[in-house]
Order: sequence, then C-alpha cells, then structure tokens
Amino acid sequence: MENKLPTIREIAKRLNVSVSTVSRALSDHPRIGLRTKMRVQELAKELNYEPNIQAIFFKQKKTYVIGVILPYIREEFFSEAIRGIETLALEHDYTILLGQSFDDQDREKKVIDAFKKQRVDGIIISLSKQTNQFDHLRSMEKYDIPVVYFDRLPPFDDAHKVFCNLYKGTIDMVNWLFNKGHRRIAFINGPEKILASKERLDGYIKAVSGKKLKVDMQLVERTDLTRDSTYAAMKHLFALKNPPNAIISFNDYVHLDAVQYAKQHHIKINKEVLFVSYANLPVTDYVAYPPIASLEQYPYLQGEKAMEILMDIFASRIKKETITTYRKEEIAATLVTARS
Amino acid sequence: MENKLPTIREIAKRLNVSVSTVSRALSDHPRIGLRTKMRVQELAKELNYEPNIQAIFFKQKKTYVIGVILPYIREEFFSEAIRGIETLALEHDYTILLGQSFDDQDREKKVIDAFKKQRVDGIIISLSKQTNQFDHLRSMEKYDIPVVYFDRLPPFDDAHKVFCNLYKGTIDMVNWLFNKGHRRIAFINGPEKILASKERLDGYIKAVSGKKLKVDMQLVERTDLTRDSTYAAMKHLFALKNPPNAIISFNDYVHLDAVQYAKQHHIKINKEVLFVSYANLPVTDYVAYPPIASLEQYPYLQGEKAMEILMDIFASRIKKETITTYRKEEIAATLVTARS
DNA sequence: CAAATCTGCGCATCCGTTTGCACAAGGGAT
DNA sequence: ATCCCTTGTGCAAACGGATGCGCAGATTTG
Repeated sequence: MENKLPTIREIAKRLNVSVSTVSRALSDHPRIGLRTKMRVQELAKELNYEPNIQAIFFKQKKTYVIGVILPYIREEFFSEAIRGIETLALEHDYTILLGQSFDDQDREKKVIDAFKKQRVDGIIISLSKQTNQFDHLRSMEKYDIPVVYFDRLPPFDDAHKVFCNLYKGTIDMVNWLFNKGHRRIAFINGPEKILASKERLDGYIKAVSGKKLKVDMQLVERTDLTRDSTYAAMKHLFALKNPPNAIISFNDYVHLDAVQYAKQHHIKINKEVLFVSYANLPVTDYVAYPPIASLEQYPYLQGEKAMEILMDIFASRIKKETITTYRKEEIAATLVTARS
Repeated sequence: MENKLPTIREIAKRLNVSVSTVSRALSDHPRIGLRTKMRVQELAKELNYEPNIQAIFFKQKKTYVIGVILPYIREEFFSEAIRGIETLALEHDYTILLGQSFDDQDREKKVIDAFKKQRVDGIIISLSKQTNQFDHLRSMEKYDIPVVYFDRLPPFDDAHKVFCNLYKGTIDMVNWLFNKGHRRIAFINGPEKILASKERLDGYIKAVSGKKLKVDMQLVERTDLTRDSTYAAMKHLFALKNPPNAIISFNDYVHLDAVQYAKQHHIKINKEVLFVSYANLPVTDYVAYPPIASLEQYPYLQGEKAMEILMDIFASRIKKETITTYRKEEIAATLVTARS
C-alpha cells in the first residue's frame, strides 16, 4: 500500500548492474556506456525515482538549509526581509528554517541551538533587542557555520554585516526638518542595547550641532518600544517649558504610538508638531497620520544582500579559498517625503 | 583550526571502547555499566558532543522538520498563525521550514517540491488564492507526508483541516447589524476560488433571508483583494439608487481600502455607512477608521491546532495505528465590537 | 557443583549515495 | 606477441549513529 520511495539499489537490482553504475549513470558520468545510461535513466523515470537528499546531504555534510532568526516576523520590516531572503534562497535551491526570538535572548539561544542541531549551512540573524551575550552566536563560527547579521547588529567588528546607514539618514532627516524651519526637534530613540539606537543618536547630534544649535538633551527621549514607554517619553517632551515642534520617532510603530498620544492630548498633529519616522511601513498608507517623512531602509534588499553573502561564502569554500575578511554591506537609507 | 564536531567514534577511540558502547551509554541503555556510562557521558559533555541529527534522521527516516507554506507572512493573520505553529513546534523539538506562495500557484508548487526534497515530516498549508489544482499536494500523502490545511482550505473532504466557522460568524455579524437597525447591508466578498468566500456568502444569504428581507444581489460585490478591485466594488455599490448603509468587507485589508474609497468620495464613514470586517488585525488600532465590528478568527490558535494534528499523527504512527479518519478542527469565530 | 541467568560489552550490519580504485575486454601501436 | 591506452563496469569504503546478536565472566538457582 505504502509507496516506498525507490532507491538507487532498487534500480540496480532490476537492471542487474551495480549501484555505483546506476549512481554514475544518473549523474551522467562519462565512463558509463550510452546503452547503460539510457536503460538506467529510463527506469529511473519510470519508477519516479528521486534521490534521497537526506542521504546526499549527510554524506556531503551539507543541508541546503539556512536558519533565519529575527525578532518578530509580524513587523513588516522583517517579513519583507524574509521575502528577500527566501526569494534568493529558492533560486539557489536552499530552503529556510525560520525562528523568531520575540526579542527574548533565551528564546534566541534556544532557536540557535535548534539550528545547530539541524546543522544549518548558515545563519542570518537580526538580533533581539535584549541580546547582550554573543557566545551562542560566536560559537557557530567554530562549527564552521557562517553567521550574517542584518539590521540589528552586534557590537563587534569581526562579523558579516548588512545594514542601512542610519547615521547619514538621520542627518538627512534633521536637515530636512531644519530646512522646513523646525528648530525644536525632539528624538524618541530606541533601546540602548541596539546599535541602531546609537547610530541614530550620533546622527541626530551631529546634524543638530552642525546647524550651530545647541544640542538639548531634554529633547532626546528613549523608549523600549512598548506603547507605555513611548507615552512616557511623549509626556516628558510635552511637559517641557519649550516643547518640540518636530518629533523623530525610532520607527513607525513608535511613531504610531506617539501620534496616538498626541491625539489623546489634543496636540495638533503635523501642525503644531511635525512627526517623522524611520522604516516606512506600507501599512502607514492606511493610518490616520502617517509620518510626514520616513527613512526607507530597504528590508527586502537587506535580506537579499545577507543571503548573497552566504552564497558567496559557500561558493568560495568550494574553491577552497579561505575567507579572512568580513563582509560589510552598507545600504543607503533614503528619506521618503512623498506622502502628507 | 577548525573545530570539527565530535562524533561518537571520537569518544569511543579516546575511551578505548566500541562505538556501540558509546551510543548505548549516551542513550542510557540498561545493559551498560555505570562506570562506563559515567565515563562516556563525562567526555561527551567535555567535548561538547552533539549527535548528528542528520545521520540519525537519515537512518530513522525522520527529519523533525515541518514545512509551512502560506500566502504572505506579512499579513498579521499568517504571522500570528506561524507564531502558534512555531511555539508548539519548539516544544516538541521540531523546527519549521518556511515558504511563501505569494498567492501564486506555481510558486506554491515549487515550494512544495523543495519541501519534498527536504523530506519534511509534515506540511501545514494555507492555500494560495490561485490554487485550483491539488495534485502537488495530494501526491504528498503518497509519500506518507501528512498535510494539514488551515484557513484557506481545499474543496475536497479527505484532508485534515483547521478552520474558523465563518458561516456562523457571518450570520452573527449580519444579525448584529440588523439589530442596530441596518437594512441595506452590502457585502464585498473575496475571490470565488477561496472556499472561505463561499462560506461567508452562504452565511450572509442565510442571515439576510432569515430576517425575511429579500436578498438583493446588487449589494453583493466581489474583490480579488487588490485595491483597484475593491474600489470598483465600492463604486458599484454607491452608484445604486438605494446605496448600502452598512458594508461587510472580506477582511481588514479590503476594509481599509473600502474606507479609503469612502473617504475620497466624502461618504460619512460610520455615520452614513457602517463598516464591519473580518480578521481583526492588531494594526487596526492605529488606523483612522477601524471596523466597528470585526470577526476574530484566532490565527494563533489555528496554527497551534494544525501543529497539534501533525503531532497526533506522528504519535499514532509510532504506535503503528492506521489513521483512516481525517481531522477537522472547527474554531468558533467571535464578533469583536469593543472598539469604535 | 553444574546449569541457568544476568551483566557488560563488542562485532557487524544497515540506512542511500558517492567515489577512488581495481579490473576486464577491446583496440591500436610497437 | 607484448605493451599501453581506452572504455565500461564493479567492489568497497565512507558519512554518523542504532541495534540485533553473540560471547565472555559473574552471579544466582536447584
């Protein structure tokens, strides 16, 4: 009843040749006679033979599986990134194992562990905002499993990285606001641990001080990305004797919460105060107050690039080259101001 | 330099025992002496030994991998479903291979093919809206790979299914609108091929006719889920001499587009016309006009249930039971009216 | 005290495929 | 006739681990 999958042995037996002959015939080895090749290939087709990739991978010590771990796929940024990864993967006959960390370091470790057990060929990761230990990741390289980081990067240099230059992007954003006449530009930054927070802040400070304005650290708040935390930040900002007339939010989710707060407190959105943000989620098309300007970070492209790096590493391995350098792919962030 | 992963042989050699002894010691076989067991387990820990699951799976003909394929993970409904699947999978030491069909049948086939090659233990799928052939899926069962369908179901009965009862849900929705005094209730349905469309429509017709209203098919439109298509549907509805005073949209995305249209055409949203929808996306918290009522379909639960069915199937296989019946898990949809 | 049982371990095989090497037959050159 | 090269095929090992079976030596049983 059960349709046992045919093996190379089965074919060999039926044709009265050896397994090796069948194996070679199927892979079009030059030393196999034409007649034999034909016979084998014919029977293989007839039996609907499919090589047991598990066996091959096992022998080759390859799995053709890439582990992808990121905080939340429900965030458009990440699901777009996956789309890039997946599309390129499919082209190269790789499949992807998915794991979400939900911004929890322990879960991240668990998933990485599962990936290791599955002997993935490589890992693409965007770190959880909690992550402050990196042993579980660095140990991967010991096992010869390359790790490519994207967007949420680790603090060390010896790693493959794909990222958007948010430093420059933030400067663009501040300049744009400045040119529109805004001088009290507040900044709701993300968690300290995320490198991207530092980058944004550095850009902000650079740009503001570049305008010969004194940097007022009262205008710089921090959120842990929860709604309550963002509300608290907003509360502080609007309790100032000289409140901001523009607000840069860490990302569109923070932006949405900030706007929500503003609405509840009867602050005239985009009139009294201009709201701009990072990320540029497609879903902002539908919201009541989308950010007036948004910094596009090209998640699809980032995913694609990350996968590309992995492919390059695998390719160079086959050629027995040793890689000594780490790849850094910088993608320029673009300020999108089309909507209003 | 390269930290080769230690094998059972390595341990055997170092301890001067046979591989089989090591294998048994590690799996706590009763016939192995305590001393030997201790020695082996100690060294294993020291070397950081991890069994090569590829090898074991290869022998056991198991992979502990589940293939999950759905249209778009960026839709909250599906990413929530994945969360359910993944969480349960992790508990049972399974990992998930992810594939997106992007609502394209060919791509769906490709992904399924990749899954087959990877010898996944089971497949969980929500069909693409295009899918009208099912050979690629039915053939999986020949290879003894169970397939569980959820949400977007195939039209045949001999399959494991998880779904929300949208028929009943739709009736609830219409009744609710009716009780609020609405009589001209329009319905923007989804693509014909999706079974869920038929279910919704049946519920709509049942409910409307149950109220002794004549079903006016002019109030029933169809969208292929693109914005243009939804706009066209809205255009028809509001060109009627007697336009609707309530609109049920196929899902929140359609709802958002419908509302967008209404806004552009100065229709007084939720005053002249009440907008209700299916799906209940979290992101609707932020939009200008969330649906006044929404039918929650519990994607997390659906994912969990689907995974549960797979686990049950695997468990019963071990016990050599033969499964003859197909599992159907029906989840009640709930009308959520809390926001306004 | 011999026989039966238990305890502790190793040998060999298997899973499906690839691949280095050997080997046999045929043909051409010397 | 000898040697060498080509062509076509098979043997066996290897990947990492599980497991049935066999075989000692120790212990219990009658």
